[in-house]
Amino acid sequence: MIHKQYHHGDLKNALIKAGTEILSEEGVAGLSLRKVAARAGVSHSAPYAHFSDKQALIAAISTEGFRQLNARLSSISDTCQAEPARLLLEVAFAYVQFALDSSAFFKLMFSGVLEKEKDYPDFVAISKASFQLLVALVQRCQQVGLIRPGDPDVLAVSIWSLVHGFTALLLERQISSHILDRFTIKALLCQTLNQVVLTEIQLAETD
Amino acid sequence: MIHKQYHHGDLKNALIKAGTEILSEEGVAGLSLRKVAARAGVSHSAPYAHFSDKQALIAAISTEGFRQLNARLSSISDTCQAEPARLLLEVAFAYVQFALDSSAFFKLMFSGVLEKEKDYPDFVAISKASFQLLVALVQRCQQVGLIRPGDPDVLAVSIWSLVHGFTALLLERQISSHILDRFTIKALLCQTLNQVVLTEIQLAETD
DNA sequence: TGTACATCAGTGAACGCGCGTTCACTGATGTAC
DNA sequence: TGTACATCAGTGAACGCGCGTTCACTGATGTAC
Repeated sequence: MIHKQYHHGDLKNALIKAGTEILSEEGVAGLSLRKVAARAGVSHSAPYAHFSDKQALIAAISTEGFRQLNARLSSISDTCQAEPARLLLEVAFAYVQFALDSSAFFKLMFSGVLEKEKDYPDFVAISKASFQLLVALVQRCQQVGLIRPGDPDVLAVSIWSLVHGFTALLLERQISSHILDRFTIKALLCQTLNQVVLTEIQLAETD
Repeated sequence: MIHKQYHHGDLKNALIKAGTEILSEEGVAGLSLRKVAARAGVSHSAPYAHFSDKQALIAAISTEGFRQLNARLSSISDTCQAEPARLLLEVAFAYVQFALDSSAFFKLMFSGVLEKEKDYPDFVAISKASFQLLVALVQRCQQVGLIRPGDPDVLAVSIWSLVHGFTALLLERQISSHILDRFTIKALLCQTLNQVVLTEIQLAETD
């Protein structure tokens, strides 16, 4: 497959990959169909064989973003054998880290660029899966008395709000440097999580 | 001032006003210098007499957004004589309401559309003022034992994160309708705030 | 195995569009004398 | 009060740009016989 072929073979995935690269290099504003096609080494009208329009490609890229986020979060859920308190902190921190090092992805996923989400079932499914991952974590925390009893869905919304808001404010540089100078991001996140938790989460020495 | 004049008189403010109107009707994506100029009844190059470029106009519109947000929040702080618990809920709810009924404003202010915020001192000042408003509220809550002791700046970050995250998720329709069907937004917000508070906030019957 | 043909996944020219910005200009205003 | 003139805040033509999308096309592939 070294020489150029007329038929690409897996252009659809190649376009998604090219799109995520452009996204991370130039941000949402730089993401155009024509650039994506060029990056995939294909004419600017080729994408229309695989995506009905630009929104459809954006939906696919957003979906890929959720896939990556979910992968990070569940790899921590799986490998981290620690007690739920630690797990909660680590999962939340992974969320923040994802937003920081894939910020264009994060903005694409959570800034309403995708207009009719309902039209893209893969997107809906994977973003629901993210939430379910959190609900499971909340339940585990409730079992050990870390989080107060109550509807896990509602509690998951609260915790997600907390972590998502912290992340969004951080990303938009709304948290004043006066505060960021005094604490590491992980320490701030830990203090923030301690607001909602029944027994205090301690930072590890390595944090 | 009925007939058209060559010199507008207050074009700068007229442009900001036209900009906020276009923003609310067509969203961030529809906000172009040319449309703003047309709406203000002026040629498309006239804005350059008042703003060095598009970013400068966006900065002015964002600043106006913060002005409106601050006005709403502080009018509640001022008129609401209730106890701090109630005040906290009402201020948070006003934040959510602002985001819902001025969603384009909210997105403009908090979605990184403005690129070099540091270049716009008015913008920096007013967004700091927003935060100070919240810090003062936190201190008042601490005085009556509603919020645990600790650095008010850090606690304000936590609470802002919580409310901002809830708002952002709501705005981006990330909170599943299954949950929204069962609770009003205010009830959900109240439950969320109760996570961070030492004595439970009650919804009023009228809520 | 060889051939005819339908199907699929590409190409590249063309469309019309709106955009930000610049520039030479001009009409209105205010000030100095 | 009248006039000359500098300054200011507009105008409108023009620039080049990249965009999403369409369309007639063509090269490659696979299948039926």
